Amino acid sequence: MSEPTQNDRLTAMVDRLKAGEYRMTPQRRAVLKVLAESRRHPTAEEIHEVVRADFPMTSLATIYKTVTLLKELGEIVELRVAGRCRYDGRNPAPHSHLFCVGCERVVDAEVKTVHAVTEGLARRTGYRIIGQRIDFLGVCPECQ
Amino acid sequence: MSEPTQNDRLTAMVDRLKAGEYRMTPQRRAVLKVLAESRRHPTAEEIHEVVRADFPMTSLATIYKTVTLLKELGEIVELRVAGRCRYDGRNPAPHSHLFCVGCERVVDAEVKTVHAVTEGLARRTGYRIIGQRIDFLGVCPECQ
DNA sequence: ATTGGTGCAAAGTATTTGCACACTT
DNA sequence: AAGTGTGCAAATACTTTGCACCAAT
Repeated sequence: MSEPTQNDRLTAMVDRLKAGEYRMTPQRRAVLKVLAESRRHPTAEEIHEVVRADFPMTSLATIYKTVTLLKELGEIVELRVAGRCRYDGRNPAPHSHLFCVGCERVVDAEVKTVHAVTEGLARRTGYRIIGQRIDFLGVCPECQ
Repeated sequence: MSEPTQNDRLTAMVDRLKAGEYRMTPQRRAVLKVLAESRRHPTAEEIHEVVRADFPMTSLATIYKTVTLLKELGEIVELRVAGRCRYDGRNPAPHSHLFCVGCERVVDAEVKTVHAVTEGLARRTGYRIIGQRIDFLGVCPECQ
């Protein structure tokens, strides 16, 4: 059970914002909740729809402002898939994704060698590696 | 010397278009040339500027139409960096990139284990893997 | 002669920003 | 009370598309 639960993530993000001089509004909390819970790597639009169920007045601009903030704080990861941004708030640590060109769903991919690869690359190139984006494109079993 | 030369790439792309029912216009050839030769992973805008040196009438729309075509044919790879698309025509085989957050340049990264990682992932998940995007973010030696 | 390619301009998308007001602290 | 966050609308940035004309085959 080393993986953090959804609730841990929500709490972590809330605490992180409170630690800064950031305010906790109902809309913002709702966005955090979606990001902490969703396994779908939702787009801004998708987050908006879910949040709207509870807070119908919420604007898309607010979603964007919130994800931009969380991105800067390193609490969520942005990935671009098929021309749009998707957000991963469940696991802010670097990891890789598996994207199905059929259903367009994104799931996390376990690649144990990422760390080793990054280290080797840094050694060979002299770059200071600060992040990686390792996404695989494929067709999931159901779509085949 | 197993790596293809720029000229090989240009010829390969030209041949590929001719093999289809595609026409070879001066503008199109100029775009192919930039893609075959540039190590900069140029944006559409950057390709446009270079092509314009020889063919000042060339429109940005033509650049986009050509890269879209080449992308569909699998002759070039599109990568999104910092919100814009860049194109890699020198090496259409899957490989990874190193992006410097300082100078925004992109270079190819040699990662020998990619194939092994992909294979393992396919075996474990049941996905048919048809592509990968392995990009590293870092600070190059000069920018550090 | 055909019909695909080009340039132009307009339309689309996705995301960001300015501003007045509301709400958290 | 102070000042951040919000919603709205406009702006921005990038890419795509429609159309009439041009040119490669």
